[in-house]
Amino acid sequence: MRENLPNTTLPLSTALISVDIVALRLSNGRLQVLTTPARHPKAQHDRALPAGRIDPDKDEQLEHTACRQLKLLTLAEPSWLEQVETIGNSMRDSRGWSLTVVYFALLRNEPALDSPDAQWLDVGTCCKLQLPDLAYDHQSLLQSAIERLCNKIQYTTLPLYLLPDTFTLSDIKEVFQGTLGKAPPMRSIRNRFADETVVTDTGEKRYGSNRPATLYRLKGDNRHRLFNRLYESTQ
Amino acid sequence: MRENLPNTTLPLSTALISVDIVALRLSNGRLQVLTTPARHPKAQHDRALPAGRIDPDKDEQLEHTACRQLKLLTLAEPSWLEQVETIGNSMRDSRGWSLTVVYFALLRNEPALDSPDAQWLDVGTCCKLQLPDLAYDHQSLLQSAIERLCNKIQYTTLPLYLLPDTFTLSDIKEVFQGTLGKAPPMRSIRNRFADETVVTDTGEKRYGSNRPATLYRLKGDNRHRLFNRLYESTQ
DNA sequence: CGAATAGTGTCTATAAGACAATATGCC
DNA sequence: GGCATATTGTCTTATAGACACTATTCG
Repeated sequence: MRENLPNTTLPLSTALISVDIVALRLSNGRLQVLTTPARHPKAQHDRALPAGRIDPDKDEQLEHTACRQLKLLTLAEPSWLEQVETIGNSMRDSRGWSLTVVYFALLRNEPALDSPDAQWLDVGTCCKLQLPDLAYDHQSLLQSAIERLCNKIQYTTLPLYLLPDTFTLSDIKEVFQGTLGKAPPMRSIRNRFADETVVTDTGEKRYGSNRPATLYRLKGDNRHRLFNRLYESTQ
Repeated sequence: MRENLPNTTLPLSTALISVDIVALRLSNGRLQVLTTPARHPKAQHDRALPAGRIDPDKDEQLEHTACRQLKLLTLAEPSWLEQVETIGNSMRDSRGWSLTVVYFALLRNEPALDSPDAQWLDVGTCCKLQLPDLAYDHQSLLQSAIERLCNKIQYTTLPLYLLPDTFTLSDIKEVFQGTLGKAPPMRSIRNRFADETVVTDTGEKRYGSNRPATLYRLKGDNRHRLFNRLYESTQ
């Protein structure tokens, strides 16, 4: 509550707060998560998710905290950032109540400077998860985030946020393959994504030893078009 | 992060933490939200969402905090409880960084004892929101929760959680009408919900001055069946 | 030309929605 | 029987997916 009472009238909540980030990218068709060294000596595993605390001097919003942590590890800008869940309980930290707000970020796989601390680890596909061992409860946070991704990929334009600035329709198919472990046929990809409201034709082609592929770009502002819900025509 | 370091090595985050609940029910076809008096004298409006702080002695999990707050206002058990989002920033509370975890609860509209502080206010439908004025930033939290509800109602079994223990298919249609402001035809409701994996036929009927309607019950464990995504047959 | 991948045409499957027809209780 | 609502049958529409066919580039 935010009743603006003087500090003395209400006990402050004393939980430790952190912001954890599950940053995912697709590298050579493999889904990968960004990790950082686990700094606590007693940690069971030596890699962990990027995490940090709110810095009241730097952060105005929770999202800023997430972005700031991310920026410490990679200069790549996330193409998508979304809150996944907040975990809070008295068990996960021996000091008492601890609370973490988990964000999930998608990065386009384009060259960007990573910190030496950063390490990208494969996570397998949704069909066949092969999660790396992570310190603390980070493996389960990672799993929640991947589940969210795999759900939303099926009915949103999220696949496009894992691709570079320009991409072909086949690239989209590879996103499905790399994340879900399976992909709809090209016909379906076309029906869904080759749509003026979703992408724009750049007019350019990608050449190989075959018929050139049309390069598309994600349509500016469209955040989150949904497919396959109740029909609009419903009275 | 939860590195179990001694308190002195890392600054603790000092944000105020609260848990706010958007509890919704359907009363005579109207969607309503549970409110409590806004206790702060400077609040712009005199009703607010139920909210409270983590009590380390009573709560092991964030969800417990939410349930505990709810129980202070009504003895009805929520049929559904889900975290919506966590809002954190430095603006919403004049004392500094403040953070709130927002839950949304669905209640079956059955007789239950409410506290005298409790008041149920109409919120309109998703098509035509008529949100009550609430103190603090609670109106915007309410709006987010209703948006979540209106989305999920369209592709999950959530409508069933706003209904009493037994219900007819027409009742389900009324849930759509009361929440979305529009409803699919009975044929679609039937196709979707009259399914052995979703509900069970109680064998009983509801009688009126017309053909009696079959009474169904929500099938036990099924949490959250999804409709209308990628087809299972996808290779 | 042939290999390889891009893109199209067309049919089927699934599920939503429109609408008409039928069923069954109460009065 | 007549009213009112429940339930079913059937057709249409929207979209996913299967699959075969055509197109275009490079070597």
